[in-house]
Amino acid sequence: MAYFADLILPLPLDKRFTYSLSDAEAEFICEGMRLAVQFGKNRIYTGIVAKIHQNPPQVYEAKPIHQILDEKPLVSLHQLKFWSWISHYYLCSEGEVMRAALPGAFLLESESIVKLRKNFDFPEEKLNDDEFLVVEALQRQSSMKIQEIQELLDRKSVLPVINLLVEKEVVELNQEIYEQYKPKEVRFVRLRSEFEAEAAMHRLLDELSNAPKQREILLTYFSLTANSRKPLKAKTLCDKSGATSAVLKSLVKKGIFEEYYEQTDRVGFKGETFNKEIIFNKYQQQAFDQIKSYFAEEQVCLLHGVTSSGKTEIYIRLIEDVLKTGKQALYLLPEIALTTQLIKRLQDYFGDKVLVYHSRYSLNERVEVYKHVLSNSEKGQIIIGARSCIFLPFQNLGLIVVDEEHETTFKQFDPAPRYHARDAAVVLAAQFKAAILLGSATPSLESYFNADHNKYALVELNRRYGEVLMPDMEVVDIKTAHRKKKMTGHFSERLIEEIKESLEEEEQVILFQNRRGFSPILECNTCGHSPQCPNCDVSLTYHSHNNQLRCHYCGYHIAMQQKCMACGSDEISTKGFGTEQVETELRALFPDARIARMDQDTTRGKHSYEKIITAFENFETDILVGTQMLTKGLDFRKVNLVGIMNADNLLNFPDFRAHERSFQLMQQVAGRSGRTKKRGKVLIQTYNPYHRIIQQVSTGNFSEMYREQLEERYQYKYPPYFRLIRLTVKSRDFSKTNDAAAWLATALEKVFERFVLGPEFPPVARIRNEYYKNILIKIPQKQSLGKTKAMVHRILSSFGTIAAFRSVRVIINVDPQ
DNA sequence: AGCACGCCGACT
DNA sequence: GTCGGCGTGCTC
Repeated sequence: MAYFADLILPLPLDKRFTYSLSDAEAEFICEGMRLAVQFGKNRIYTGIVAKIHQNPPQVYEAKPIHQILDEKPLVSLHQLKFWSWISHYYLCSEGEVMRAALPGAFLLESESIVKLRKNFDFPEEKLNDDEFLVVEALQRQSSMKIQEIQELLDRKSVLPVINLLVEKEVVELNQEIYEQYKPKEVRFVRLRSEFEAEAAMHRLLDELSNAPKQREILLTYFSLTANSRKPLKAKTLCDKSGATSAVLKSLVKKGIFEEYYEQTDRVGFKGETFNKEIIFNKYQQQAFDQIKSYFAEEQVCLLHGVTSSGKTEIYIRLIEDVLKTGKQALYLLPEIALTTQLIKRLQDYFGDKVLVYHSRYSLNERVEVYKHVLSNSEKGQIIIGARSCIFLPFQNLGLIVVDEEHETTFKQFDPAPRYHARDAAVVLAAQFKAAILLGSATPSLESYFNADHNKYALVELNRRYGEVLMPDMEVVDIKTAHRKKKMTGHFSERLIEEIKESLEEEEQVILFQNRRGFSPILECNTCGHSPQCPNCDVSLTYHSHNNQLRCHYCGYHIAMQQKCMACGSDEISTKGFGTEQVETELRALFPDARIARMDQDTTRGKHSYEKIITAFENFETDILVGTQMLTKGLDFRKVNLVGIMNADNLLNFPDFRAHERSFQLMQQVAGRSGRTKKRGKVLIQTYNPYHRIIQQVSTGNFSEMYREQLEERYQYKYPPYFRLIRLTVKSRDFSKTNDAAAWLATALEKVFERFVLGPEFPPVARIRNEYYKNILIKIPQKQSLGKTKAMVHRILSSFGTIAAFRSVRVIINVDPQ
């Protein structure tokens, strides 16, 4: 009987594809292995074996596979089950989950390679211009990729040209699959064994008497290997002897030394551990004990602990305990909180059992982390990283910690799968029967609601470590200040006073300016025109560092204009203010202070982020101006003043979570202040000093905020009372977008009635010349989620059959943030 | 997604 | 007249 394998391919297609296996292949292949298969006319993809069976497909002939890529499964059955859950819950294909779940280097894809045929005999004069160009180029470089030919001909469709050349037997096309992962090798050297004897050594030294550099290397080699038998790296030998690698090479050539290579790890920690014992205060101990007892009852646990209350110590002890049982631990953090400070702290404690995994890691590093986790090696016992960590191939996961649980960056926005790592982690934990702890100083309404309704267990920790007081919060009314002309730029008198005082006391200051919606734009004072992006419905924003006007959505940029593009007036000015303006004004106010700025512009380089932080930690900076990036995971000892430049742009954001988020953000920023004995100070500048949220932030009244926001969510039918699915319709044609959205909304209303909202244009309705329109479906708690999704699916598939809407894409976002 | 096939407008 | 544009359909 013949065998078949159903494969998941990394494509947005809603089904698996069946390939035939020979008996020998079927014998060897297991579920979870990677196979390279031909898919379509001449493309090769990497697929994951989801199922092996003996049912031949009825309506087509299954193709044979191309190659087996693994000796052992790369994806566990646990993962396949988890992928399936993600694809069902978040309404996307398994292929899309696969793409998100595996490090890119595992997904080998073919690339068509064009080569000149040997001894082709086609008269060159019969080639047309394009063909001639290609042939000429191939005579120089022997093989070309499709993309290179596109560049050469400066055209998109080059395949017709190539196909003609293939027909004329001038060139041939090959599919090459690349192994993208390359193990890192280190070069070692050793003396050839025949020179090991003492006599041989002396003879050798004599021989080299007129090659001083080589002799020096040899002597260094002896001294380095004299009292240790450890292998010697070529690099070490060169460095210590002061010779260049060319000198060493010539010794190798002479047959005195020999080189050999060994594979090493890119990942992992190589320093020393301190394993300082963690000493809990009584509140931490209490919280820890409570968490343990809830874990014993297999409950999801929410830890609500104020900033600086010592949550990290609790996490560390929990991880330590789970390691003792021989299980793996996962520590999830939002990307921005993955700071060197925190990673170092864990590595100091756990040493090389900690592996870090996130998007800034290179392709090779990610492969190594993946393999360590898969083989359950010593090194992969603790994984710390951002949301994509939930896809690692855990063998026996014992604990998940989701820190900064309220952060919305746990939700992937684009591309699919649009999953929420916190929610998915809860499912993952259940699958492994692992314990899971969600931690935050400002829990999300959803999680707190779950705790309130006994779905999660709640543990509270409301004392700061070392009896440090919560900072003193002060609200500054800048509306009145403006009227009384008591503002200097964006700085109120109070803020200036406080900064001055802090500087005098040699303390540090953090100023927070939210970036969102507040980037400076250019505006003509005569006609009011401001330069727009030609591809998106937004104004271009001004960037002073390169004197450019830029679009945040598509990257379009032009040089800064001196005259208005509409009326030619030269009276133009920048409106709105960002961190850059704050910095400029600050320099004018405090010319002697050392000021640094941290935002997307200044942290573009790979290590620039760390540099700014380190400089601040080492007190080389007095005032740090920044955006959201400042709020997470940073622990500065000498900061006593935090200024929030403008609270209103947070509050006025058109989003049902805007108030909750403003509260969380301000609370988190405030938490940066006064982490030592002296009580910190937080100044909030606002036009609405009596806004409920401002009041609740300034009094630290979480429970009141929670109650009031919950009331609003109930009134307006939002989470946690209602679940949401957002459909985004997108196309290059404005009226098609409108028609398609209207059709969809009507179809949905027939089923869900008043629980369908829209269609509505989003705030930016055109991006990269594509038009967008949103429809929101609200799902009451008692309505079945499965049935709702099945219905949405059905409506979408009948939508797909309408010819007029073929060019329209629909993006599905379950639980949008 | 990516690629082939097929039908229409702007150039020689 | 063709070349290249994009809409349509299919991939085991």
